[in-house]
Amino acid sequence: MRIVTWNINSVRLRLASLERLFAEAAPDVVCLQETKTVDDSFPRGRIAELGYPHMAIRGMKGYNGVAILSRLPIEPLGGRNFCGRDDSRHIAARIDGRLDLHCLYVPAGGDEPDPEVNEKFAHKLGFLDEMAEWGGELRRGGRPAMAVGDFNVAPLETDVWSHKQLLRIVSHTPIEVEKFTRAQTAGGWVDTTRHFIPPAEKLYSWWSYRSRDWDEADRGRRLDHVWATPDLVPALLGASILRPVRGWEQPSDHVPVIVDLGG
DNA sequence: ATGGTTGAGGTTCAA
Repeated sequence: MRIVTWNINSVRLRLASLERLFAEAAPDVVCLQETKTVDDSFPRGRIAELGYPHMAIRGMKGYNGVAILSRLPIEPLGGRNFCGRDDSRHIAARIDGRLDLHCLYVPAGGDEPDPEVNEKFAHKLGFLDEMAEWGGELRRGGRPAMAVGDFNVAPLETDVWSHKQLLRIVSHTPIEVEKFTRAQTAGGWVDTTRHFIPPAEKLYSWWSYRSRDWDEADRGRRLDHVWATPDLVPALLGASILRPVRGWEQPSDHVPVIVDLGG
């Protein structure tokens, strides 16, 4: 089973890219973030025609929005309102009766890394705290699960182009990394990407639009993650990040992250 | 220190 997560930055604008992803990566399940559309305008029909008729979607006007697209049968599990906000940042589904898949979009957090003056950063830290509680609850449920999505944190020094230059940049500050790591630990989550790609290796899933040549400058960050419960680890076959997708026509600033499961 | 670009949806906000 191949599972992909991708911050698509508008599912309607990038429907052709999604179609190309289906064709070139042959995923069984695709989790999307920043779909940026209400459910009534979600391109369900086209996606079903392309072979992914099983969907769980949760969108809102203009911002955020998450979706799970599957060619395997799913059982929708609904979404949680993190931080008491109904803002379309989480949706879940049981995939083929085999695992519970959670698609998440963590708040970006604005520019100023100070929760006292920046409400968006405070929201992000609160969200990460709640992810720790939530992961602990899930863990007690005891089912095989994955948590994937745009977590908007690059935890390792090798997850950013310059650890030193990004220490005070939102997504790589010590407080975010600490809360991110706490959430991972509380849920007992395994980082499936780093399970296969050594932590010593530089690895990114996002490159800013604000660069003349993203490939040449290569000032990336690994903001997109695929976490799995330990009981799924024996089934893991591989992991990869589709860097070339950043070079597709009219690209998202994020690229798809893949995990393959056997059995 | 600052600016750089993109998307949605309207005459700006979020990333």
